[in-house]
Amino acid sequence: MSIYDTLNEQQKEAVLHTEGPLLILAGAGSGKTRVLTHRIAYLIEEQGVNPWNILAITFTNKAAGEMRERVDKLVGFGAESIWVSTFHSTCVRILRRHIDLLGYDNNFTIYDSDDQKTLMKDVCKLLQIDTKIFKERALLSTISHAKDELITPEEFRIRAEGDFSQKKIAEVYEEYEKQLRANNALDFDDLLVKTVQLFQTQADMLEYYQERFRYIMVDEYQDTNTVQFELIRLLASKYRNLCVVGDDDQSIYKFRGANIKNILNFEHVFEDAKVIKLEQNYRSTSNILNAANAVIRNNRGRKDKTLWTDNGDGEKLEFRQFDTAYDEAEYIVGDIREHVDRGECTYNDNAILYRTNAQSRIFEEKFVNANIPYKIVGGINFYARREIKDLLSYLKTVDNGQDDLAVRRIINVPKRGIGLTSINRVQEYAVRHEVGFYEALRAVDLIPNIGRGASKLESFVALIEHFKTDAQEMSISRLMKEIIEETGYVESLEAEDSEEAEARIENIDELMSKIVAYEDTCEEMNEPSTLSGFLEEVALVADIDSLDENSDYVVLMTLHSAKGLEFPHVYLAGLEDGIFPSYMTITADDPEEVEEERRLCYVGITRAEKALTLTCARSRMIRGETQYNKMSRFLKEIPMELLSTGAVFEKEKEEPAKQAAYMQARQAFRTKAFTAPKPARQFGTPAGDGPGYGVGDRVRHMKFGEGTVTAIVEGGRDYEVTVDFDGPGTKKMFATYARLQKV
DNA sequence: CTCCCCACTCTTTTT
DNA sequence: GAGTGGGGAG
Repeated sequence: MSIYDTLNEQQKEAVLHTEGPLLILAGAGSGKTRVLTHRIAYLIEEQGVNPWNILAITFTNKAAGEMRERVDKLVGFGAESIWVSTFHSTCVRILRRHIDLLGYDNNFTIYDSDDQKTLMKDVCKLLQIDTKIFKERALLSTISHAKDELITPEEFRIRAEGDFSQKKIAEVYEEYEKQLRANNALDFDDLLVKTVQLFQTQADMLEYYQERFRYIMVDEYQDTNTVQFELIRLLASKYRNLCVVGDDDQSIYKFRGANIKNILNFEHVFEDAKVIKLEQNYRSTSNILNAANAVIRNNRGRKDKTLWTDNGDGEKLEFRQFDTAYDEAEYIVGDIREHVDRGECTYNDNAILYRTNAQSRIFEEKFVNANIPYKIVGGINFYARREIKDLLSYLKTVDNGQDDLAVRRIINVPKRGIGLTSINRVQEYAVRHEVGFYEALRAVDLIPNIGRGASKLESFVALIEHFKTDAQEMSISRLMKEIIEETGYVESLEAEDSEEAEARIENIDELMSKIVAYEDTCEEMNEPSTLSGFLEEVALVADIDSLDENSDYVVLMTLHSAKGLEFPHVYLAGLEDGIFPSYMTITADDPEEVEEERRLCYVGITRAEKALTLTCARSRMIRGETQYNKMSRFLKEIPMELLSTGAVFEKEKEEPAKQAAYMQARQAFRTKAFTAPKPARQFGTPAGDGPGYGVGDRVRHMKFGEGTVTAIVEGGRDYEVTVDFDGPGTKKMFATYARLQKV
């Protein structure tokens, strides 16, 4: 019996079809990773394909790692020379070798979104753009979309003809590009764009990589955008052995430029493409699957398919509605604890999925209280933390002196008495003489009006130059230690003597061990460890990559991050109109936006293997405002008989006052929602029913303890409350933020 | 030059 | 509520 006998009919067909374009429409949990790994094995073992000629592109580094591991098990020998990586790392690997052909330096820096924003601020300042009208974030997102569509600044300008604000954006785009180039830096989108440009302009390069990658496989194909498609098309156009795997129902990255047409039109672009559908689901119970099918059925313009399974019905889906988001979190945390205590599962069998990162906070609070191990994926990336970015900026400055952003970030960190005036003088000089910021620094004695600042700048330059010499002969970890010591970075944190500073020092320790780990892997792989190499690895990691199946913790993440994962027990939290589907998509006039949310819901439901719990809250605090939301429209699309109706229609026992307030709020919501065409704050709390306490009442505050209310002033949509606290004295605060409780 | 306080803005999802 | 930028004092 061969390894291929374990596959079902369709899977086998996909594995055996090795030549020519192939589209595998793989529903959730239909074993597509299995197909891909077996296909690779088949290519190598049965077709005699050189592993070196295979390229497999996945969505995350984690997925790449898993695929490599699984291929390793199937293929005894040569698996390590298969190129398995994400789009971005693939491009970086290519660009590191050849980007000089496009006029960049090969040790370019990669800018993350923080860096992009800083750069954009500079650009706006330089062009005297009013950032009240043109928001940095909006500008960046427009530019990013342009890049996704392979629209150059020149082309953008031509298209903007006659439109004042578009023309303004074109100007920004041009300047932004200019500055990136001057800093020898690429943003995330550039990694793809420049690679495509490389292949478009250098025929021999394209030829080389076409020869190299004779067999190409792309996972999560539904989420590719135009640049990615173009890259694949170019690479595959010679041998045409392109196999893409995807599920149009799981396309959830339109906001990032994903072009669903890439999958819907695959057969038109590659006319002789073979199409195979995988519809048998091996992951979930039939109840879960039927719920997913029922929801996704409401979308139009999808490739028709229905998942089925012979896993049996399984448990019904639990549904619970709560008064507040706190109750919701408490229930879920308690439920997990119960299951684990009863020995039914371990913590890492459970995942909590939600729409926005902000929702994780309440859960975190409850998990800390309950002393249950948990892990939040997403939110602020480790490498985006201030102390980490500071230290990395030192490394970047040493590695690529043209990266002005990095230099300016650290020039006065830790404080060495270099102020804004000095920095501006240097900047002016740099601009006037068309040199980089660091270059200008080195010529500090030529800069006029710098006065006393000069000596400080000189010693900063001396410090960096010293590190540059060190870098020639030291390992990265040694250099990092040197930097920390010479700059007194940790020392200045220690001096702060705060809990926050302590946490930062811990993060720095963690960074050190990550550097050492990088050096170790390089040694294992017999590759030299380089500063550029480390920085690039750091730039491309996603938080999800750090997820570890062997640790026992409950996993919390957004629905987007959950794509491609599976868990025995999944909790979908915050199923409310206005949260999920989000307020933005409900009010947008494009119905496709809600469809994308529905696909997201489909992704969420299909993550569950055995049990699925759906929850929502009648009210929740969002950015300091209480919102009253209806239950999500997606919930209503799930057939009632699949739900455990347990507590759903049970009238919660509420105090009459609370009930009245809720009804009133709901009424307000209704009238507002249906009379105003586009109300600014559709879900906002009306300031009608008072804060629930009055002057003279005793109240309790989370931080300040107990006190007496001395005044309440109604202002706008909130109450300003003055409280004379027993301990810390008199404080003024807004009622919705303070969350005061009457005692 | 640095620190601190106040006011203002966040309103999605991410490689 | 949190994070940031501006303004003013020291």
